Amino acid sequence: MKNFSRQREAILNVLHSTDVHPTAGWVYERVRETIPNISLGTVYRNLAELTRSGEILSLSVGDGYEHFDGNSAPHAHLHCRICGSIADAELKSDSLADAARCRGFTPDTSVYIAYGVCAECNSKKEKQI
Amino acid sequence: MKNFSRQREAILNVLHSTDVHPTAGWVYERVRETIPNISLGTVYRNLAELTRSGEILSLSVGDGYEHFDGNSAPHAHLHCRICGSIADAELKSDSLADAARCRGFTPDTSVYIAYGVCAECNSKKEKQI
DNA sequence: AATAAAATAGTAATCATTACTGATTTGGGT
DNA sequence: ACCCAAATCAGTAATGATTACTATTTTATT
Repeated sequence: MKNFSRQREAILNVLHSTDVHPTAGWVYERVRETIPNISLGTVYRNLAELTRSGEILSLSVGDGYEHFDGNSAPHAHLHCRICGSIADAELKSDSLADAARCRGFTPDTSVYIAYGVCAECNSKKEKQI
Repeated sequence: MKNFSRQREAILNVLHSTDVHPTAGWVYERVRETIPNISLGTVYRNLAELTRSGEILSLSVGDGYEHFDGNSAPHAHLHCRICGSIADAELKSDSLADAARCRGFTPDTSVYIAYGVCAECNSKKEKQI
């Protein structure tokens, strides 16, 4: 711990203290309450860094913004096409269908993306060692 | 059927004849082989329309491009962080973990997004009727 | 053939995100 | 404490995928 700059710490705090899956701009505005002269570029850079390290999650729901989630544990996201909200839902029993129907949400489509390394790139990496 | 313009038909054909989950630009280049003077805006507009109607799927993996999928049936997408490929995987038994480990793919993160209408917006719609 | 509605080509504008630069901070070694 | 190198930062400029716009063309209906 404490490899974190004051700025990165504040950004992470904002993410951990909300469940709205904010955009970079939203995080920027919130962090400015604490660090008024923080740069938007700093917010973007740290969000990217935290995503790369797996500390946070980044998700695109198709509204033109990247959204971030301080909870990097596997769970489902319910995106409303009308109000644009993104709600969390548990992935009980690893079942997609169950998760989507959670809490009165009416799903019409769903997208599941796993991030990692494909078989081909895995074998290439082994050869390099 | 045949509410489709020649352009939209060609765009849909391109999507149905590949499994690379192309970007709008890639689709544009392919359709130009058939309709050389098609406009990039037409490609974007039709992709958006087809996505809205559920005919195709739109997914963002975080590489700065929107990707499209002619197969709108629920299935998993395996995105390689190294080569950027997006492979399809079946969702056997509705299990996320199984799908991600498919075919030598090594997952590190996953994102599941269900699109639809949330409980609150559902009740508002009912009141309008 | 006439008309209205929908879709298109081509181009201009948008704006979230990224890149860049010079200043500031941090941490380790002496 | 001091020095130095590596990271990180604030501020601003640039990028480029996507969207908006307009005049024209196509399509569907009568």
